[in-house]
Amino acid sequence: MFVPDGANILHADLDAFYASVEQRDDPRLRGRPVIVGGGVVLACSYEAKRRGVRTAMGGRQARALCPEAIVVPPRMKAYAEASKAVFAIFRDTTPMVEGLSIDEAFLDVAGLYRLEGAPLGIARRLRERVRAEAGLAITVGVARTKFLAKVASGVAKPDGLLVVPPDGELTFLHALPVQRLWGVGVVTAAKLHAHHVTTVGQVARLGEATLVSMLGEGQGRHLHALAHNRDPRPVVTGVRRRSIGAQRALGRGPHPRPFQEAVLAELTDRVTRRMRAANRAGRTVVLRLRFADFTRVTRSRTLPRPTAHTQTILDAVLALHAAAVSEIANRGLTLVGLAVTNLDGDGSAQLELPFDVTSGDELDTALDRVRDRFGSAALTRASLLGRRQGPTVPLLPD
DNA sequence: TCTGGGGTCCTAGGACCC
DNA sequence: TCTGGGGTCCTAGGACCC
Repeated sequence: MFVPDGANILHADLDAFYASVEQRDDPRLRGRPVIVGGGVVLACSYEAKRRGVRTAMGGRQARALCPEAIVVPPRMKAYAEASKAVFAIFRDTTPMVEGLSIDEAFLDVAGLYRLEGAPLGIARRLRERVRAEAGLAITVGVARTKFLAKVASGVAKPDGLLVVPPDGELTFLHALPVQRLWGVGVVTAAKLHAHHVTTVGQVARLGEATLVSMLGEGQGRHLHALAHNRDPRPVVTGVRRRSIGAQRALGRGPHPRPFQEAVLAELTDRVTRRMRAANRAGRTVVLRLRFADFTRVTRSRTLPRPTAHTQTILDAVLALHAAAVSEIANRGLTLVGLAVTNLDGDGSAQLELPFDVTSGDELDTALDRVRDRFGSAALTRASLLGRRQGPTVPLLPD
């Protein structure tokens, strides 16, 4: 039996990923608070979380909260390998896998009823396999939409499984605090709190116009949709990276200019190697700087054509740096970084939407549907192509 | 208390074009 | 002399995520 509008989307999220890999590989760490990373907490085990340690917390504060914690340096290679093994299990479960980061992914299992049964059973077996074959705990949320599946896994952590049935969506969602909404961080939460809005249910009762006036067009519409559990985005495979970058924290200065340039050269070398390994080239070079007061600044430059050539990109980086030197001088540089964006090769395939456009009104309707299905980022390109090409709206997938 | 290293997406203004 | 509307691309900044 196929249930087109059932809870068919899984969000699978490895628990305390880096720390779990460390505990898996070193039995002495099991059952004990583990912190990965020294200067700042990259990840911590649930034993450490119970003591108040959090990701991105300063190392000193973390050790004060949890003096008996074992601090280990990160082993990025081990995490990448563990991630590969887990993603192989995902893809063995269904071809419809959309990776979100090194430790989480969406899986669309709508097409598997005949062979594998209902999503609940699939999710249970997935959790068992990841534990048995990769030695890691994973939490799975199951729902009708991506957004709700992700919320469900967040609520079910750690080592949990939660299915939100289609007839229980709003009951589940509206009781949650606003911070659970995707895209609500500290700034947006503070704005909402200032209007005495603390739960998703209260957001849902506000109305779109009110939300737009509080948060702006984009955020307002986005939150209004999520609070009513409207998220029509499909699980998409083959999403390509849009930028490749590297950065390094320098600590408090002084950092002489030749040292800054040497660091930038090393970062450029790292980035361009990765670009060539991935067979990508990019056109826009972004220089990123951070200062002692934690303010940030970016400077960018777009080249005439895409490249992954180290010297070409380094020349651009150093030119941007040279132009910013006087600005840098008195602010206390604490971080330099670069990113290459505008990567080529995106969206070479086109996707026909199942409707025709023959008038301006129909085009507007079509664009709304594009926005609903693929997000507003797709809109610029869809708009252009729709106007140029007439009867249908071909869409470049992200 | 002090804040890493990777990313994504959105907004807004200006130059430029038709 | 004064002047519109619609569009692209680029740059910079900001919020957010893991």
